[in-house]
Amino acid sequence: MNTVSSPREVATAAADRLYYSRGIQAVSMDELRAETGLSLKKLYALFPSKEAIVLAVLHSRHEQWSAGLERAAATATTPRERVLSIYDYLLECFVSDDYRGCGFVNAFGELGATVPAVAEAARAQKVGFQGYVGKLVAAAGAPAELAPMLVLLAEGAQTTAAICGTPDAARSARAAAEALLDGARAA
Amino acid sequence: MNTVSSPREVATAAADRLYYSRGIQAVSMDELRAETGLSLKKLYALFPSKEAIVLAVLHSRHEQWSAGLERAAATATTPRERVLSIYDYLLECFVSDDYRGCGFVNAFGELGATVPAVAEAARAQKVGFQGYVGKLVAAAGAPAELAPMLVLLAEGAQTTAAICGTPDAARSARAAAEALLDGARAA
DNA sequence: TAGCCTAGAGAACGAACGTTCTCAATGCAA
DNA sequence: TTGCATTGAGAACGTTCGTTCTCTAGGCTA
Repeated sequence: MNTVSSPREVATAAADRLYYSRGIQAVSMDELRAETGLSLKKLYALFPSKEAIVLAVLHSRHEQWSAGLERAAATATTPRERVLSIYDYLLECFVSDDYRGCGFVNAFGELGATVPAVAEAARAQKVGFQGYVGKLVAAAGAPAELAPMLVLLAEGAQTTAAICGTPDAARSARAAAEALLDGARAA
Repeated sequence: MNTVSSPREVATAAADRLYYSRGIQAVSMDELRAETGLSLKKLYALFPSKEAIVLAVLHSRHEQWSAGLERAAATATTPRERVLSIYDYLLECFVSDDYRGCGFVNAFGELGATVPAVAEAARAQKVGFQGYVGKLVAAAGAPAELAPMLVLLAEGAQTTAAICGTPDAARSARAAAEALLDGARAA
């Protein structure tokens, strides 16, 4: 682990913060320069264009999301709890008062139709999450059809928590997931 | 019912089409002028600003969403089917090959942090939908805690269908809703 | 026909953006 | 010290956008 971040990491982290909180097109390169302390010349030496910065942000966000999920899963002791840890991690995210929903959904809505690489990055993150949930569901011995349902609960919770401004959706999602797991076991 | 649309309706409908398919900031006033055939002067006589057009679009989209839900519910014969008609309506939406997710979620992600009125319009639509689902759930004699869960399924299905490009999410959401309704009945 | 009001088409304006360029300051090799 | 390559700060450029303004054509009244 490197405690000193490279300029590229500094720029990516700052861009992530700015883009996520205000929207991508609302943040100019000049603002990113001011936030990072890097010169424009340096920024354009690190990245060929703003689009490349956006893609780097989405890439790092994908990694943080996966790491957060696995960190939450690591605290669980049973396969069933590992499935439910997804919603514990969501709750963690939601309680932040500047939570603004899934960054991939936001980027897709803003740029997905204009910048194909953004749409593809969002798709990749969703497919990755679906695969992760599928693995947890299989490990818990639950039927495979349950996985896409649990995914929908998590996706819906993110937009609902963001727009309504409350973390309640995480609890509803968790309770629904429990009910679905129990129902599948009973059947 | 008026078969001849007012210029305001023409502008709102065209803006809705353009904004939804490409993103709001990606569509200039000049493109809206070209699409509608109205002059810029006329557009600015109808609306004081682009922001006002965006809000009019969201308002009309809210009405279309509610009308679509009620139209789907009208074909159902039992209270339970009326609940599930939500996901039939979603499937209707998803099969359109230019489906791009919930317009309110997209607008919120793009402009919610910059334009408070957009965030409020999105919140109002979500709250309205939650109330609608709550009424259907109550009419079906199901426990009230089910409503927010069914909402999450619908919200998640919209983003998933948009980003992954398939309408499958509607079927998963419907199946999950059925399982939750059945589980609640059994309890 | 004469005068006036409306409205359409698009030029114009000021601001903001992404990107590039200038230029001076710096560090380093010999 | 001299010369050169690198770099930082920010001015500059070309484009695009939202919005306003100009100018002209056309229709209505008398």
